Amino acid sequence: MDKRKKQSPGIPNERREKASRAGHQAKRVLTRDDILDASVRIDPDLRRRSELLWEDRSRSTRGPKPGSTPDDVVQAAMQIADEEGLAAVTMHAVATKLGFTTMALYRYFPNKEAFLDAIVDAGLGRPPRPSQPLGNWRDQVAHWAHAKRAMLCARPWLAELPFVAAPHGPNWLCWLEAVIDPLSDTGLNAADVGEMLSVIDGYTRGASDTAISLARARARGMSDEEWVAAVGADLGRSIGDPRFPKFAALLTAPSDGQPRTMDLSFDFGLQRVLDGIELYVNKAKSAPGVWKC
Amino acid sequence: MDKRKKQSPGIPNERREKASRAGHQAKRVLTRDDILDASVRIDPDLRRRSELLWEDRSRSTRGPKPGSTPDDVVQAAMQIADEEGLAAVTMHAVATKLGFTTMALYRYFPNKEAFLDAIVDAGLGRPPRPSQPLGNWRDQVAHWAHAKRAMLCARPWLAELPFVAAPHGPNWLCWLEAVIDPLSDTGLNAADVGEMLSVIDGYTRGASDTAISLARARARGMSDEEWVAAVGADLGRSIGDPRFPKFAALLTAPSDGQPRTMDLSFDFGLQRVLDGIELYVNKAKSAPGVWKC
DNA sequence: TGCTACTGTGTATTGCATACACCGTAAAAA
DNA sequence: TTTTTACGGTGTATGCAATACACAGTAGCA
Repeated sequence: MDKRKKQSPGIPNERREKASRAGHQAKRVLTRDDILDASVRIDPDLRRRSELLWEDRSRSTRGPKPGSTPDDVVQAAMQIADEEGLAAVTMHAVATKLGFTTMALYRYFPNKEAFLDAIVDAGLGRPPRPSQPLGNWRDQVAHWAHAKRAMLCARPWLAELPFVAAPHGPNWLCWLEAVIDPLSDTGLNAADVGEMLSVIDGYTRGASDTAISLARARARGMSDEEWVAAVGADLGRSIGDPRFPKFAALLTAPSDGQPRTMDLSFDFGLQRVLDGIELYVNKAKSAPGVWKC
Repeated sequence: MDKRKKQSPGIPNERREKASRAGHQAKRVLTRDDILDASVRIDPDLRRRSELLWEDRSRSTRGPKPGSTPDDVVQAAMQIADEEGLAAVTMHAVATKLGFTTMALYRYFPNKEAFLDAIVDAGLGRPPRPSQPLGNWRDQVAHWAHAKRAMLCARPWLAELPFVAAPHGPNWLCWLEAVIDPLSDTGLNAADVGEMLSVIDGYTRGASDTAISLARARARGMSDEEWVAAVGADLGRSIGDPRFPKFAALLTAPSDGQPRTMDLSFDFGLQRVLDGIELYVNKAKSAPGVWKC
């Protein structure tokens, strides 16, 4: 089903042929056509999932009108996930919420996997615009990182799915798009901006895990104290265990001043990462010819 | 079942009482007893899972000897996960591999959740000792980060489960333990070592996602080219899409020199993060009184 | 006025986790 | 030794989730 071939929008065939004719000699620039050429190799199932995320699902005119849009269905699923966790998102539960039978959902998504793809992308949402313009690239990147972390904590069920598994939907790209601008303001070249993108994104995702864990516990009705006790109980097993002398020492070390909160801790780490990036930026500026540091 | 109360090993009750008597006045130091006190609040189910990871499961002498050890069972499950993915790890599959009926497994683990806890911790394994002693803390930390990433890629099914969900087992702690030593060599105080620990661990986990995704694809029999095509197809949709001008520009920018491999890219980012940490270390050394940078 | 693509229904199948009742075993208690 | 009893493992049954398949109603289009 759904066999209407979509022509690459806005890109005439002529250019495609030209790119092919150019051959491999000077192919330094990736084009949309390269990607389309490669896409024939993709597992049809995966390609289908990707298409479902990106295609505009314009109805064909025949037959009765659908009772909902795919987006309605996804919204219903997200609401269930928010309220009762990802495990509660069964085809039956979503269908019931919409007043459908279970099988009706398969008119909207071919299987649950594709459905989840859509739920995840919707869950990512769009990065917020900063309320007032932030001056330098550093503050902007930091703002982005905090926003992404907040988003992950707001929907902790996102972390129950592997993040980088293909396919990536539009919102996933939106988040990346939003941080490129400030990163470009550093004056780095494209390749380095790409590297910094993955540094920031990597840190943000990885360093959000603890907060996500707490958020998930909250969503499951656990109190903060209970979560702290549960995590602390595991970590505390290091105390007195000969396998973990250093960790135990760290855990029991007297703290000067009050302990940093989780949010401050994230920001502290973020500042270190930004320091590292800034250092590179300055080096690159002062010695523009020298790469591969 | 399993009601034998384990006394905190090696810590006499006397000390526990003393700690209680000390009251809250000067409680800057976390003790094992604090943690034990808090642990009564934990959801019994969670506590049970944690205990199963940490307890030494000494058999009581009665009845027939078990045909396997819990470790055997976990090993069998890991082998299935390695060969056929996490989804193939069903109670039935594991039992069959061991020559048991499905229900026999429930003599080893009360439910699949607890079983998975054990599988994950076993999957993490132990951090490798560096073959030759590495000089400075920087190289040691870098070595650790690469090792952790390699571990995650070797068992990509680990990433199919939420990482930070309680409970944490011994191997999880082992990985942390291993990086504290080099971090302590920086001369930072305990609190800051803790911060740096989460910076490094956060970056390592988050920035490994792409490689994990590739590893998972490989495990599913996908060729590298196919994976690149699949990911590239999604990213390539940015080209010509007005929502992603900067990302598209990044993607299609001419690259000087050959593109960095994924491994080099991870290391490049790691060096930035280490730069940031080093900067802080130097600052802290030169101005030992000034915190909260 | 049908034709036909398309929407939603109802039923059946399959695979999985797991509750429960049961049997034999071997160390502990008598 | 004999008896007791906790424990290892079996077999059957239940409930839930995803989903295949056949069917019924609907509404543009020829």
